[in-house]
Amino acid sequence: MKKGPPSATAVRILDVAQRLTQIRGFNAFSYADISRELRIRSASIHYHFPSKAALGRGLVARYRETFLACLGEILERAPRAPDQLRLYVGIWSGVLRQGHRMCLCGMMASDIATLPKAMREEVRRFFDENEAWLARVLAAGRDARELRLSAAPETEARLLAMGLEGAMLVARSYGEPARFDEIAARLLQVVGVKV
Amino acid sequence: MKKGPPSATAVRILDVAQRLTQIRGFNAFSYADISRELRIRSASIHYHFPSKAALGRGLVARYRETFLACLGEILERAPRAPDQLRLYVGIWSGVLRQGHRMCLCGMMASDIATLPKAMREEVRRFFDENEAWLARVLAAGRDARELRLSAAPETEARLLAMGLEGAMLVARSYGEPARFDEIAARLLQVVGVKV
DNA sequence: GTCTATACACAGATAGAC
DNA sequence: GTCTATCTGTGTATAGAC
Repeated sequence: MKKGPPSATAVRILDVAQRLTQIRGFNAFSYADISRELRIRSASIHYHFPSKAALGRGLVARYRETFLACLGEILERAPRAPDQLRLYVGIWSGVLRQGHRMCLCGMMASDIATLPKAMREEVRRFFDENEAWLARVLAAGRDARELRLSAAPETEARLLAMGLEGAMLVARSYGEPARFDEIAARLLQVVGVKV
Repeated sequence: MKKGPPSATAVRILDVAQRLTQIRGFNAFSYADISRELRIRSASIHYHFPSKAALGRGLVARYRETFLACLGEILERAPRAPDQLRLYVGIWSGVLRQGHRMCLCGMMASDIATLPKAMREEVRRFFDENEAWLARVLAAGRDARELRLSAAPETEARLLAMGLEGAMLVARSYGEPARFDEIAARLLQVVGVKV
């Protein structure tokens, strides 16, 4: 059931599809859009991803893996929980500024009712992993007296994860990333990060 | 520039279109979907709403008005800020339980890049009004010593508004309204509401 | 792997009869 | 106001040549 490494073209297709999904939504772009941008025919895209559902699965799977790798890097680069959380928020702030994108899975979540079952599960898995990572960071920070939590780490993790998704969603509709930063900073305050 | 009262059919069209938007998204339903449900031809829908953009504008405008009226009712029914905030959160919790819907404007926000300009402005106006109402309630509650704020009322208002949108988005993707309730309660705690 | 050509369904929209 | 009929564009997807 494991796939080989994706070809260079498959990667370029995923890159374009990911950007379009993050900006317009998974149901709001077509093979023709990718086709135009990559100067290959839509039939060629079908060669790499036989159906749009397959493309969607590839999209979320890769996003999940990439993101999880980023979270791992954060742990290596910053030893203290407050810094780890600032870097975490910084990722999303960067996404938002990178051409008014929003979290791929946040976009997928809004289309959840129209997605094939396999994709829904991948989207939830992304949220699960995010929350688990945050909960670990929060618990460690609390134990090290670097953070001050008012609730269970799991609850605070969800507060951050969901709060940041909402902040992205709304800030992006204004085209004002600063709106995100304001609320992200406030959310960090809530778990005891100085800002 | 003012329109007359919408006909009974127009109202039924808006009702169906609103539900479909809240569940699937504005770009993920068609005149044919409404047509099937109301047992009228799609040409008849075009009579009431010449274009989908017009339907969209009608949708957001009505939603904004209805919601603002609800907020007014809350102020009449509950004099204390903590109760007002609980009722506010209760509205969203109800939406989520009412057939896995989410905030109409939250859904529109995720499709923002594909919406006509007039619709975008209406969506932002909805968020503006929400934040303004929350900020007033929060400031009044703080002055009456019913709430404890750690930041400006406007900031806390955005925290709540954006946080609740995100909580709806994510909780709905799990089909678990309880996920929303958990974070909503935590958000209320942050502004000093006992839960 | 990429192409041309094409199938088929559905989208939003309009004309004109009733 | 609602209908039938129709137009035109676009969507995903496939067959088969190169």
